Amino acid sequence: MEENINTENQAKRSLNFIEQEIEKDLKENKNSSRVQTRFPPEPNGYLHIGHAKAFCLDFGVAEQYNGICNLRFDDTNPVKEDTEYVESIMEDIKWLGYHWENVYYASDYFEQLWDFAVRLIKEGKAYVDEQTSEQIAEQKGTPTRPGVESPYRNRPVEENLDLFYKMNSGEIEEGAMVLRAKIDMANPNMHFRDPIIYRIIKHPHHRTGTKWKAYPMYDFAHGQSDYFEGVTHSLCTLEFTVHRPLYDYFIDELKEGKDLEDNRPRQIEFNRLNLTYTVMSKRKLLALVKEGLVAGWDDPRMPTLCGLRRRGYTPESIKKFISMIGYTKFEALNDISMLEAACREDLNKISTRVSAVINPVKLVITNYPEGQTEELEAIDNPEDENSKTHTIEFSRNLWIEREDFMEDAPKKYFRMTPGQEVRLKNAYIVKCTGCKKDEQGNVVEVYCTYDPMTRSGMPDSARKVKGTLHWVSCEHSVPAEVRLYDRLFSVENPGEEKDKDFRELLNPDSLVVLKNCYVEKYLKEFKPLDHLQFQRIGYFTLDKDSTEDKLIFNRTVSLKDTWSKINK
RNA sequence: UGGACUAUGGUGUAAUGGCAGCACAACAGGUUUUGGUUCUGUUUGUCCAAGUUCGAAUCUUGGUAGUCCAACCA
Repeated sequence: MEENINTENQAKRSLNFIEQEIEKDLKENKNSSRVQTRFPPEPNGYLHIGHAKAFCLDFGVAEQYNGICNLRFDDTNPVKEDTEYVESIMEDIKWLGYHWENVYYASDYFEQLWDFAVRLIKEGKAYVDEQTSEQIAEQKGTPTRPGVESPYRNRPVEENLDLFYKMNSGEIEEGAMVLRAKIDMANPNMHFRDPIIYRIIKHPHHRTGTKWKAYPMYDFAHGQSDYFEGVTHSLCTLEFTVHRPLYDYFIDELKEGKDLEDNRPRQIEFNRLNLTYTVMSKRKLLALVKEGLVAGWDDPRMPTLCGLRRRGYTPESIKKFISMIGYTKFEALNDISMLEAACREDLNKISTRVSAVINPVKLVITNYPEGQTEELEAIDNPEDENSKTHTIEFSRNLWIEREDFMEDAPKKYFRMTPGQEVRLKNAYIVKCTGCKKDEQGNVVEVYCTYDPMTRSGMPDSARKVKGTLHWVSCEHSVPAEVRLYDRLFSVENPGEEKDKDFRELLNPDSLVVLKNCYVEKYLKEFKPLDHLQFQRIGYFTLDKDSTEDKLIFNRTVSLKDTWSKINK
């Protein structure tokens, strides 16, 4: 009995600190034991895997505690935002398999936020400041020195109201005035030193057009939006920890004691995702796209979700990775090999095994009749019990990997070398007899003889041979282009090199295009984003730019160390 | 003498006062018609110092180190 309980406990994943906090709140009947979260991206760029960490949590805990999760676009800065981003964000969330209860926009609340601001002005808790941003910054003080009060701080309420309306009517220039909350210029928390809550922006908004000229700042929009929607747990990354007192302050003001104290959203912070060799900053990713340093947001080297998708990463592998790294309050740097491992685990289960020769040399089977062709059977995926099979053509002239032949081979070399037997995958055992070289000494053809009794399935095929080679028939194969991707950045932690321009950290070899490749005909039947495993090379995905006569493959991830080991 | 937050193998994370475990990585071996997969094994850890306690990764105090905060960004 006791053992049963123990195994049950072990099988149950231990709760992360956020889930523990939520369960505590549920136990204390906070928010009537309701759980509601939100994923609040700003529509100013494409979602990357760091966002996936955030929304897997937002949608995940909502589902786990029978609550709901809304998608809310934090669109309070029209200069940077666009509907293109709104659409891509929704597409990427759906791709990961999550669904939102409602789609909201911070701009839905502009009216309510305005009224709240007006109320604060009337209560003497906000004022219009006409100083320049430099003056305001100067007065703010430093973390070690208290700030000083603005000369406009004690302006009469009527004047404040009049100017605030003018800020929104278009008659005041951008930058000429801001609305500030009157709190405490000496507070050790910088965010309490009379934070700016409204500024003038004349750039049209992607949803509200030119209706508004004064826009609320993040701190004056986010918490209130959570409160308006009935969010119970507002999960965000660690850098917002210092904002939390202000988040609570504005909600306190907004509530006016109308609600019970335990009926309010609560902000909980977790560590953001950092990946080795990867830049996650939206600003830098935007620069990569804008400056043409990558082909677009969905360039397969990008850490964006659409980039990973095009590269061949599956939603399952990304979710697996997110669950592997967990949520803590420690500023971690996650090794990209964990993401790759999660991806291999999934792709190994689902991808079709096919042959591709990416650095070809011709192999001639000298005792195989010229002009003869055989059809052989190849299993699609040995990891799948119910796997189908497909047909591959065999003939006298084959392409094999150049690396699979060596004239003077070391002892542990189990591939093709004169006098040694190897198996051709799904076909015959052959014995290498020699090679032909050009004047420079480069191998141009390799020769072997085959044993007709060793065809796969025949009795003699049970003979043990050390090496197995992949191959394609020259006559029956299809030319292809293969893109091998490496890390976009050459340093392990590009985020740490703060004094350097991130462009200098780019890896010039991050994309290698191999044009002289051959793949089996079967691959013509595949569609973009189908998952393939090239025998002994890695996992690949057919690119969206492929055409009927030009197949392009993106390497999703290498087989576990194989390719680099073989080519050492 | 600013404040807030954090510290467990190489990396990421469990253990919530009671045998420091898992994953990734690395290494060694078995199976294998992929040098893949799979299976087995090995190596490596509680930042430091005091205290409380029968017992401390966990609680207390003091150090040390790191992250964040001085945008009319979010």
